[in-house]
Amino acid sequence: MAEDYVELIAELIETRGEARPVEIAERLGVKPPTVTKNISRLKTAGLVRREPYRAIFLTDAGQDLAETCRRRHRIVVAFLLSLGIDEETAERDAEGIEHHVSETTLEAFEKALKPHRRYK
Amino acid sequence: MAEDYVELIAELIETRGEARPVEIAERLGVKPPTVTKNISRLKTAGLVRREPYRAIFLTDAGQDLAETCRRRHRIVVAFLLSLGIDEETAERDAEGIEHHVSETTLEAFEKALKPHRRYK
DNA sequence: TTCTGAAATTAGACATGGCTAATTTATCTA
DNA sequence: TAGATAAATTAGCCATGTCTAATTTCAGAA
Ligand SMILES: [Mn+2]
Ligand SMILES: [Mn+2]
Ligand SMILES: [Mn+2]
Ligand SMILES: [Mn+2]
Repeated sequence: MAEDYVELIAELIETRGEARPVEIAERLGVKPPTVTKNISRLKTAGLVRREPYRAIFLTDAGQDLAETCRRRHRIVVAFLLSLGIDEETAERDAEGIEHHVSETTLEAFEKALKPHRRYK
Repeated sequence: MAEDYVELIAELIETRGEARPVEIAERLGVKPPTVTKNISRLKTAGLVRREPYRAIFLTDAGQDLAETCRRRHRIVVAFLLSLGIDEETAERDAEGIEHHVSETTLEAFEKALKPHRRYK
């Protein structure tokens, strides 16, 4: 859970300027109260900083985790695309797969990808 | 959850002759009461047939699901191995990845695998 | 500057999947 | 065949993640 949240929060801050619960809820396909509860767990976990009714920020730890997750996400998607899988399926499958890929496997994906040079 | 259980039950029946909670618990790394509870859920779901204190059997639906899962598992592991990943990592990662791989992606894995002909 | 509508939170419920401690059952051995 | 022991179950707890309904807060329009 934490991984998808920090990943999305980082992306929202980058593209929207700020991360708001309502947006997070839409993107993750859950309801706002779920987001509120989960954000408060992320805060307890030291990944997020925020005051009630305000936008959400990542702590340094949160930013590190977000970076790690976004890299994994990028690599997994790129790898699936390189196998000829359509974008929608690649995105959907990657969203689950990314949480189960060890660094070893990730490196193997990167390596298999290198010849193509078609990712970020 | 159901997928890992039926997959394992099928395997135990095949290799051990029967599937027992104590064995399932060991293999899945959980405690026996957890297995009891989950098996009863599988029974409710119509995947498993059994009487208390006896071995566990798969219903037809359970066998179908097990077959589907075992195929996916096989393909994912074979695919990871074909990328040069070591067996232990391949097994571990596949155990998670298998639950997030669409049929489309699975077929892409199979296709990428074909030239090698190194899987069951 | 006040008010109103959207956003956010709180409260409380539910499902899933894990645990320990205590108890029951089945089986194997003496 | 009677116990002892290992397996299984029950009871009850906890954490996670989801929801709906009700309430509170904030910010922009009047
Ligand atoms: Mn994800
Ligand atoms: Mn992702
Ligand atoms: Mn699995
Ligand atoms: Mn498996």
